Amino acid sequence: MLELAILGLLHESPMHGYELRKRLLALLGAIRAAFSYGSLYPTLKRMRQRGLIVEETPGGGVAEKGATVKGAPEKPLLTGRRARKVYRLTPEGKEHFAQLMAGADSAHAADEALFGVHFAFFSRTDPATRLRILEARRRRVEERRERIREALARTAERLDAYGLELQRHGLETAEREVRWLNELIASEEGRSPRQHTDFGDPLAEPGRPDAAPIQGTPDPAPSAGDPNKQGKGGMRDG
Amino acid sequence: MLELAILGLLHESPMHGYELRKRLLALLGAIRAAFSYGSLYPTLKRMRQRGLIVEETPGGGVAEKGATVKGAPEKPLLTGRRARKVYRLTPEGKEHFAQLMAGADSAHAADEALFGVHFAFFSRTDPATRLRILEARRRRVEERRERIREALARTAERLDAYGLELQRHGLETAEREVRWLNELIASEEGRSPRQHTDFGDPLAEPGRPDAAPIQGTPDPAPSAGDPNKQGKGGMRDG
DNA sequence: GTTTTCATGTAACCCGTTACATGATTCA
DNA sequence: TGAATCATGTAACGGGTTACATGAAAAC
Repeated sequence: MLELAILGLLHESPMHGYELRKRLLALLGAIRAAFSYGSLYPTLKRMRQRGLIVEETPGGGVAEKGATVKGAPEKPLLTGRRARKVYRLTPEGKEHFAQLMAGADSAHAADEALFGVHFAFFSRTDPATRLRILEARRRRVEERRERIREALARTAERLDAYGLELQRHGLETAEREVRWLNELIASEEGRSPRQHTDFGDPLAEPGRPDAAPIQGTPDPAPSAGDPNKQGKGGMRDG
Repeated sequence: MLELAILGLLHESPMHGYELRKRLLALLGAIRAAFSYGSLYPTLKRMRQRGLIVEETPGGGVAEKGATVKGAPEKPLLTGRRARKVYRLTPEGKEHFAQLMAGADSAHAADEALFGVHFAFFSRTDPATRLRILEARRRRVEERRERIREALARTAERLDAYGLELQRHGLETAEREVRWLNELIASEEGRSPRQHTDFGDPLAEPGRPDAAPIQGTPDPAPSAGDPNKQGKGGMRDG
C-alpha cells in the first residue's frame, strides 16, 4: 500500500523521503493513511533495490541498483540543508504502478485505506481501471450493507442498545458510501445522475465540452522515456 | 483489540471459539473488525495462560493455568459434536476487561476499529468511562476534520480532481462522525438534543422513566482498588 | 543559545492475516 | 457418498508502528 502511494506521488515529480511523507499526510490523511518514517525509509530502500526508483543526491551522482556513489562522501549539497536523497521514478516503477492499479482485485476492494490510495491516484490510470476499482469497491460495500441488514433483522433482539446503535450506524455508513460510489461511477461513465450534488461536475475538467467527464492521465505509460519531464520551479497541475 | 472483544463477549456468557468468532462477526462486522481463527485460537490460549479465562470441556473437567486435563483424553462429549472447549471469564478476566475499558486513552481513540469494539461493549462499563471514550474519540475526529479543512484551504490547487474529491469526502465523513458522537454524548449525559432523530431515544431502555438514558452492566467487576463497586442488579450512574 | 524543523535511518515489536492440517457431523 | 458446516489448531508471513539514534540548519 505504502509502495503504491510512493509510486503514485513520485509519478508527479521527484521528491525526497521527508517531503514524501508530508505529501502523503496531506493527501491521505483524510482517509487515515499516514505512514511513519519507520516504514517509509525501509520501503524506499527496497524499492530502490528493485529498480522501481532511483536515488540521486542533488549535488552528486545517481545511485542505482548498486551502492550509493562512492566518490564524494559528504559534500555540502545544493540547498545547504542536510544531505537529501531525492527519489525519481524509473520506467520500471511506472510500469509497476500501472500493474498495481490495474491488478487491484476484489480482495483489495475490501481494504478501506487501500481503496483510498487507489482512488487518490486515479488520474494516473486509465478510465477502464478506474471503473473496475470503483465497481469492485461498490460490490464489497453492498455486501457488507446486506450482511448488516440481515444481522439486524435476525439477531437484533440479542443486541443491547449500544450493539444495536453500532449496527445502525454501520448500516448508514455503508449506505452512504454506496451512494457516493454510485455518483462516482455515474460520473466516470459520463452520465451525471444529478447536477445539483456538491460533487457532480468537479471531476470533469472545465475545458471539455464532450461526453467524457475526466481524462486524467496525459501520459499513457509509454514505458520508454517519460514525456512528463518538468523544470524546477513549477509543477503544472491539472 | 481481539482480546478486548473476547472479554466483552464472554462477559455475557461462556462460549467456545467457533461460536465466539461468529458472534464477533455479527457484532463487529458492521465496523470491519472480523478476526480470523488464525488469531482467535492463539489469543484464547494466551488468555487462558494468563488466567483471564478458563477452559472447560463440557463433559470433562476444568483446565486452568496448567495444562489441559490429563484424565480422559478423548471422551465423547455432551452434544455429540467434536470436542468443544467452552471458555468462561474469570474474575481476573472481568477485572482486566474493566481496566482495558477504563484505560482507553487518546491513543486508542485514533483507532477506528478499536473505538468500535469499545463502543460495542459500552453496556459493560460505567457511564463515566463511556463518556471519556466518546469525548476522546470526538476530539480525535475533530482534529482530523480540522486538518483536512486546513489542507483543503492551503493546498487545494495542488490536488487533482480525485485528490480533491477524496478530501471532500473525508471531510464530510469526519463531520458526520462528529455529529454522531455529539448525539451519543448528549444522550449519555441525559439530555437528548433532539427527539426526532432516528437515534434519539433508542439508547434509553423503555422501562426507565427518569433522566438516565442507559444502565447497562448488571455485573460489577469487583476489584480491590476500585471506588466504583456496585451491587449486582444495577449500577449507579450519574 | 536553545528550541523547532528538517532529514535519514535501524531494531524491536505488534497484531493481525493467509494457507495449511485435521477431523467429526450433518445434510443433500 | 460427497459436500457443507462445525470445530480446533499451527506456521509463515505481512505490513505496518513505536522507540531509539543521529545530526545539521533555521528560527526565536
